Amino acid sequence: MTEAVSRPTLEAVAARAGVSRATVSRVVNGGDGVRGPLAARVRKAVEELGYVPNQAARSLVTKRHDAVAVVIAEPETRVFADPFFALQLRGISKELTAHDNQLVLLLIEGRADHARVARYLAGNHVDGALVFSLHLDDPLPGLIQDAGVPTVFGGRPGWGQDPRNAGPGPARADADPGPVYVDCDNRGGARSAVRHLVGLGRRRIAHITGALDQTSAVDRLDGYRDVMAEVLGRDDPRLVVESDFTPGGGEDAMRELLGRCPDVDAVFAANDLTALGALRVLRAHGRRVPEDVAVIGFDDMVPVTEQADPPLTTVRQDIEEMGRLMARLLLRGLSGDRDGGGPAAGCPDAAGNGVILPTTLIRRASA
Amino acid sequence: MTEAVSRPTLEAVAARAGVSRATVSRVVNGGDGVRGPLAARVRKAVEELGYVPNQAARSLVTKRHDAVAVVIAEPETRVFADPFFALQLRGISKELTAHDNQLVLLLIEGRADHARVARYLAGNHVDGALVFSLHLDDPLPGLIQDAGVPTVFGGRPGWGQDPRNAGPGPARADADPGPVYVDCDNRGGARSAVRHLVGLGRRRIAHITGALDQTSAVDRLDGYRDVMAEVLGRDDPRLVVESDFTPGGGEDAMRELLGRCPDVDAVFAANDLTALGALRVLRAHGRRVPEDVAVIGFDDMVPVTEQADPPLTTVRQDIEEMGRLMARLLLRGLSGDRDGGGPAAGCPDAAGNGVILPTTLIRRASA
DNA sequence: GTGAAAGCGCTAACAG
DNA sequence: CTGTTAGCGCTTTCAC
Repeated sequence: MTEAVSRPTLEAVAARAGVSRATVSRVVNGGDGVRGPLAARVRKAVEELGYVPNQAARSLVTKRHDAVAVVIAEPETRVFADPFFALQLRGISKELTAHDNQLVLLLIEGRADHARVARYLAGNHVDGALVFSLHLDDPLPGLIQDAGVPTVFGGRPGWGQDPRNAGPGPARADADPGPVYVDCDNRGGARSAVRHLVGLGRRRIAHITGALDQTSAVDRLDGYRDVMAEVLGRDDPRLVVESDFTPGGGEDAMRELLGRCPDVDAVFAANDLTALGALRVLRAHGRRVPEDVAVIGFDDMVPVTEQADPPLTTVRQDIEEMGRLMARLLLRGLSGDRDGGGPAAGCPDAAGNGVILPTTLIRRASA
Repeated sequence: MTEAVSRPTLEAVAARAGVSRATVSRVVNGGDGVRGPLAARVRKAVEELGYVPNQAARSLVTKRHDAVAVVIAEPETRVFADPFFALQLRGISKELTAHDNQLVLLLIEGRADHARVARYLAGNHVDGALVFSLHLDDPLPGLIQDAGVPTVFGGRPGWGQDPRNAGPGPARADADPGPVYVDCDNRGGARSAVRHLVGLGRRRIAHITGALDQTSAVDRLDGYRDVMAEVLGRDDPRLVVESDFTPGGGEDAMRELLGRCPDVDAVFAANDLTALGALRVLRAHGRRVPEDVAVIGFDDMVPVTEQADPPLTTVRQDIEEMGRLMARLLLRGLSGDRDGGGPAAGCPDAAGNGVILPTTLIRRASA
């Protein structure tokens, strides 16, 4: 743990190159309007001295930080049990890195952390924020609004005025643009899963929901209901069990389901982890998958789905791409900066202020 | 994505409270030596204006950033498949938060990223760094050394001069202290696992290693060999298969093992994920676990071990605590800052510059 | 094109 | 105890 060395300053580089600080600054920041040979001399001096600009000093004058906060508002352990979060981070990291931005990670573990995060965001330490895993009653959106930090949400926020989630619609450019977010087509994905089960000839199709205080869970439930109502013309409430996106929750739900409807012949689980729990209970009860009961998950966490027994049919969403897209949207908004118009304006695939990524059904053995 | 508002400055607070900037600064930074009523007036002004200090300006003069970089040098997908990384991050985050430090996440995906990270670290943007997942040939340690950033490593670095990993020994205070790191007792944990298998009456005990370019894998292998040599008086090389910490790798290794030694009666896998793969192959080959073959993992990733079939006996390490400890060590070193002495000096549980956390054998059904 | 000068918002001596 | 005074290292008008 060596002592931090004091780095050379602009001044030093200027002296060595025999120019003024201003010139060095210009060269370091792209070199516009500095003649070739001079610029070369400066670059040489920079090289020799190992000069690295002091970001604090720079930020002080530019008011930019080239840093983005990633806020993960998941007090529970769930985030840590499934790789969702890591994949999302990876996508974000790649995109930020490509634009020379830093990633400041803000984990919210408990109630008290909200204030801390809000303070940080308000402190003008970052140029923007990427926020995940919002629950319906989360105070964060309000705090962020107050802080006035440009923000992109991961997953449709619950308070947005546009509950449509199934496809692009004409966006009214004049209204309050509402929150900017990136999500996958939860509702459409759920529909395709249930339709697939229907196509398999299944009729008593159950749904194990996710945590219903999150829009992703609600949207998937809606998709399930869409198909049950439209295609089968019925929507038996006994076939829906509320759960929480965890394997344990999936087990409990599956047991409940087996009790309620012993003749269930298919299960659409709100995510892969839940499906895993269901699979285990089905096996314990001697039901064969998919012969007796077909099972479909959601997410396609490859290590989970491929290693499941039997390998899990699921609805895939490109999580890493979602992360990347969130970062891109934020960065674009930051550079655009015409504060009147919505920042996602001109963005392809945008439905209103949300960008909805498509999902794909991945067929494996379980359905 | 609202426009960032321009925040009030110290100046503004000073004016409103009718004092000088210096006084406000004092109050904001702990309020030492400011009389009660005055301080109260300042605090009121701060409150009313919603003043938040500008960290950039502060850093510029204090040369502190209250920020720590977390570098994850795992180009592969492995980190994202197991929750190890997330747990570690959580521990770090908690500790940093408690000390009002920010966490800057630096993910290394490819070769080019090393330079970027090195530049960032050298740029004096953070007070210290926490570095993970080092492989033997990693250029990072050198780069970090050059950057002169106080650093604590997660896992014993390969080039450290103290390969002992099995317990505390007298540390020589005068020599080059070497890298500071936190690790679990990989070797001791491996020993306890193998001893447990021996105690079960098993004799043909195999080991599926981790990626041997990481010290954790090497240390676990050493622990295995210790017991095989000491207790059983032999060390059959055919019983050791090199693998890579992944479930897929575990499957391949188990197949290989079954081919080499069909009469194997126990497997100690380098981690839980590997054990999972082994379990699957054993089942496919009709071997009962634990009756025919006992299986032990390492890590105790609860979602993995408890959901395994059968539930996995394993060696538990407290990953979150490791993260927390790394952060604590770094922060302590930063505040101590007597640059001669080793920064971990005076730290309990320290063997040399490494802190080794104990492991526990968790008995479940698989062994 | 290039340099000189004026701060960005804050802390840390140093006076008073 | 409190205020005054210098900068921290950089960017950015503004002259030249």
